[in-house]
Amino acid sequence: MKKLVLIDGNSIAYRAFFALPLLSNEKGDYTNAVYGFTTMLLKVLEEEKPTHLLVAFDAGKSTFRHKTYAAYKGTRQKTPSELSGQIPMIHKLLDAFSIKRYEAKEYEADDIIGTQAVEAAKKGYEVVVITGDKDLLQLVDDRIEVVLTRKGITEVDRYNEAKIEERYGLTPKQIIDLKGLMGDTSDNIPGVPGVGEKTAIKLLTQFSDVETVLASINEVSGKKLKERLEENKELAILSKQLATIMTEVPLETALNDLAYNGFDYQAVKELFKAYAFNSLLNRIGEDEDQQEEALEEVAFEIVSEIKEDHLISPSALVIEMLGDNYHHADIIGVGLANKNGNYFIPTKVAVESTLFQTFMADEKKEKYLFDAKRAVVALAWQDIELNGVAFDLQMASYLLDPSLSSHEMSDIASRKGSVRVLEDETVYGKGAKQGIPAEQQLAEHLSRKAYAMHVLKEILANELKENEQYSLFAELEMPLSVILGRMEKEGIKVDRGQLQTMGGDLSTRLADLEKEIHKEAGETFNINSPKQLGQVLFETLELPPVKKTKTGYSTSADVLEKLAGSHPIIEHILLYRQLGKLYSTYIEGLLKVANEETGKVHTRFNQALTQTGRLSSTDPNLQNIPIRLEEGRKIRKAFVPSHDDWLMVSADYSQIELRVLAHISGDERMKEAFLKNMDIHTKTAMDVFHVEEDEVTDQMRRSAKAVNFGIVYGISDYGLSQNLNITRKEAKEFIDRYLASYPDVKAYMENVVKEAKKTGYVQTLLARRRYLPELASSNFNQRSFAERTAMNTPIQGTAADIIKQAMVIMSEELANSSLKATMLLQVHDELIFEVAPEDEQALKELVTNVMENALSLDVPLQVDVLSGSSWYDAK
DNA sequence: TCCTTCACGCACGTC
DNA sequence: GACGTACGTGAAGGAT
Repeated sequence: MKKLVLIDGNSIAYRAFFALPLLSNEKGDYTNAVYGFTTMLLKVLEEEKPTHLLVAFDAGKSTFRHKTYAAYKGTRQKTPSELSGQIPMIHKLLDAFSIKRYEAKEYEADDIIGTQAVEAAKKGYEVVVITGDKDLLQLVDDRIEVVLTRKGITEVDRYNEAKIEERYGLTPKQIIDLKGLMGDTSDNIPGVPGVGEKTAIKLLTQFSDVETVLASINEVSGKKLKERLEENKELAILSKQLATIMTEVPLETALNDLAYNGFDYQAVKELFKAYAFNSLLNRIGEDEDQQEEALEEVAFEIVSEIKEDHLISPSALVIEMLGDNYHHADIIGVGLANKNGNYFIPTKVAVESTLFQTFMADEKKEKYLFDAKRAVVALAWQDIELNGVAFDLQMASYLLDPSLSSHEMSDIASRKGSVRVLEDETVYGKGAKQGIPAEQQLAEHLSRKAYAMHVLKEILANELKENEQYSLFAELEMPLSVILGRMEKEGIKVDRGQLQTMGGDLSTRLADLEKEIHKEAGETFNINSPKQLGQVLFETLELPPVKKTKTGYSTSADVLEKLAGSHPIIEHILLYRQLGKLYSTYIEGLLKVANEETGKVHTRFNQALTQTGRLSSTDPNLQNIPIRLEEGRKIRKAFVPSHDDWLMVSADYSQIELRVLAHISGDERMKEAFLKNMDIHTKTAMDVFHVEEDEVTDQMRRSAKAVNFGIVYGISDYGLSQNLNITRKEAKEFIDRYLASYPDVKAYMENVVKEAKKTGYVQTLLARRRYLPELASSNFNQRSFAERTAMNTPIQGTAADIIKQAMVIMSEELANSSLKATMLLQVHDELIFEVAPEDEQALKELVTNVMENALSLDVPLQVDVLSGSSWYDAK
């Protein structure tokens, strides 16, 4: 017998929250509702032994009931933030248990439960509904039971038809009529004033339902009651309507999807540890036997010759390689899964097959991959084109929740409860011991990954749609990944000779400085060792320590700057550090990774890493090439066009984050600055210090700039005080003055935090999300950090959205033009190109146009474009 | 026992 | 605030 258990998520969480004291884990997150919910869940799993399981949540916001009656739930108190922060944690918990959860816009959890219950009952399931809400009693019939929490969460009452009859003297359907007459204060359903439970039951026993009662008012006993019914006919009908659970919600999940097949032991254990539910660890049993349990069988075939039948659309593909630098890594095998079967194709068989190559290049043959860019670039190095990537699992996982530390297949598989997949580390080992396993094992692993991809693709695609993130995924990030892949493969030329010359110069200067410093210290020591340097400065030379780190004295630049003047050695150390950084990170670092033959460096952009939606760049990191100090800026002279006579072009957004802030906050004064194209820092100084433009001093502008900087990066009053070298109190006052000058910015900041506490996440203009469970933390630092993040992420993230959008459009425009120009790099608010001299002007016009119009805001976007014979000269 | 590898903290480059 | 890299350091791991 199939048995479906439906849990009213919000209701149970709410009960648990109020039934238990405010527990929290060591991080300071409140966990009492999560804990209570978990104990209830474990109890349900043990006692009910469901074959199918669903937890329904309210989607928040407004439902179809609000359309009928605006005041619906109007008296309900706002969910306490200590509870709302726990809802995402409960979501995570359910994911770890591989239990389906669902929420639908416009509908309440009740309606989702009602719909599923009725459908399942019709199909012969035994159905149990678990809730704290008596409303749901109306669903009871011979196949549906409702379990109501009575006190706390462990004491419950189980209602079938007989029990309802016994308790109310009514049939389950009459529960709706009961509500219609007596109303419900907690949902602000009015009912008939003056009619309570007793009267309502009496009326219903006599007349069966609201309609009959109203049609037979004459027969009702009691003059006052008659009057009340007469006056409130419409209210009674409306109340009944509101109390009726909708059983025809258009659900996107089929009953089959709700099958519960047990949970992933590791995932649950990890989560229990994170939530500090040590006492519950025992309740989920010993891990040994379960963990050792064999993976479910996935049949596969090792392909020795590729045939047409292997290559159908859609197919899931795994292009496996060891080591993370896909510019150099060898492909060790190919996994393939589609309707016809699961396959392992040895690399040689794949890359040498024309059939395979044609299939890979065919735009119309849909492919699902995990980290598509990795495959695209690796194959490009083998001169194999990969087109038609229809789904990137890693990208989907990242967009759904960027905070998950790992977007590895095995983790996604265990989180989403599909076919289990081994961790790559388990199969290949790591570090020095990493290697390729026996073919059979490799074949099994890759086929399994490919097979799992189909299942996971469906799940994640649905989640993206539920979150309204599908277009972000399909129209922005997916196309961008291909573009980034091309940029990485193309690479950027560095002039190795120039680097070597600069390096030679630096190393002599470093050697001289080293001698000088040793002389001043009176001993030789390793200047690069903070430990040794600390001893020399604060013990041998007895300079006053300014700051400590966990391990000893701090010798950071801002500490040394405070000591400057007290000893000549300080200045030399600062210079040594500066030059040393240039030499080892940039000169040697770049020379190490530049291709011997072409002189090009090929970075890798990580598109699925940052919490804000920015890219990051590694191996080498080309997003932190020096510019601030002239000495370092010279490094940019080594970045040159890859063709003779071509030019480097740099196009950067001016103040994009502050423009985004002006747009989303709608602050008129701030918008004015951009509409009138004023210097934003001067304008800020004018507004904050209440002075005219010509009265703004350098110091005022500097302070204003620091605050703007702080707003953009979400720093704290502490951070600002460090930047401006003022006290924390002064910094706080300064921020307050700033916010007073820009009231709508202040309102936005408050609002975004409030909203995030409610929903558990913040989002950007293009629906990129970031969950912030720490908003409910009792730990001040944690909570403050989350609050600043809530304010800052939509700003920085939207800026990231905009430049990504610009890149996608730019790439199309370039492809459709005959311009001899290549997009090479993205540095957060800047795009770097190389261009043939005859197309320089055209490119500049095009890129300005594309970037400024990538997304339309209430303030103009401004782009500065510059060109020159090297990146340095594009200034 | 020695040598290599690894994880971690510190410092500093960019936006 | 977010990133990535280089370096030094002490501990763990592996070979001898």
